[in-house]
Amino acid sequence: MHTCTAFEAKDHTMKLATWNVNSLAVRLPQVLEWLQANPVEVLALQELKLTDDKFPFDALRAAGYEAAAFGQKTYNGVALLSRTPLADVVRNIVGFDDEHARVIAATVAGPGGPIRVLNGYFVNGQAPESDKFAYKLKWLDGLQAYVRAELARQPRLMLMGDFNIAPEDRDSYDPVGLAGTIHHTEAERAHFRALLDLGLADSFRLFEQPPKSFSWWDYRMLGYQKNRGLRIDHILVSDALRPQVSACTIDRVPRKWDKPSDHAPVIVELSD
DNA sequence: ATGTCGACGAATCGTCGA
Repeated sequence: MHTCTAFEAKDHTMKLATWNVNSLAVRLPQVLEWLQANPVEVLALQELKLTDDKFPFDALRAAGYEAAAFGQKTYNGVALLSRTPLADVVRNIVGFDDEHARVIAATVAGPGGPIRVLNGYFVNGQAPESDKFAYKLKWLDGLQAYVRAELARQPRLMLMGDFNIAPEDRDSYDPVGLAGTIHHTEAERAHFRALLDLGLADSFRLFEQPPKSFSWWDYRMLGYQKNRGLRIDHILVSDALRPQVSACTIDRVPRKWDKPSDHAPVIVELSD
């Protein structure tokens, strides 16, 4: 397909990231500042809380990113930003009728071939006994079927976003006290493992990580200052991509800024 | 359980969702 030169080889690493920004209208300046310091090729955003007519396409284009948005008023909303073209953009979970804007997918160029990127804002679920929790489990069923079908179509796949699931005890600041509560239930964790069983790996756990690594901290009760957090933002990579994953980190820097999102970005690096 | 946010509607705070 192409000749290989030393110059070209330099381009063969790629970073992608996911960040729940908790209102893009509020956080756009922080997104732009973060991208300037972290010029990732692809950024998946969640909780835009705005409609597509209010999406800041121009400001992002000026920063070097094209965008595909799937927003809604007040709640939810996801987008993919990319330095290179986004192809085959699909909104929502194909085969699952959802009133919420929670999933957007696109294909991007990557090292060694195109990559299908799925960006999800998973249902929160509030509490195990609530109607919202029942919706969460149905939504996860729908997502699982969708990811299975997508993997069959494009084995080089990444699923990232705010999963609203702490997959294991070590992903919670208080696994005993919070056992069985939202983000920690066995039903949610079984769904997470079912996604892995499709042929996906939690890229963060492919590497040695500091203990008590979290991606979300409650605004209340000095959650961040006390590191009372959860690791609920994830980047899953398919078996076909896994050999190319060279790093995965959580960037806590923007969580320390004024008026931060309650979530921190998670970054994955792919190499040749 | 909640000391924080953010959006919204019809207020200048209450409510919802996270």
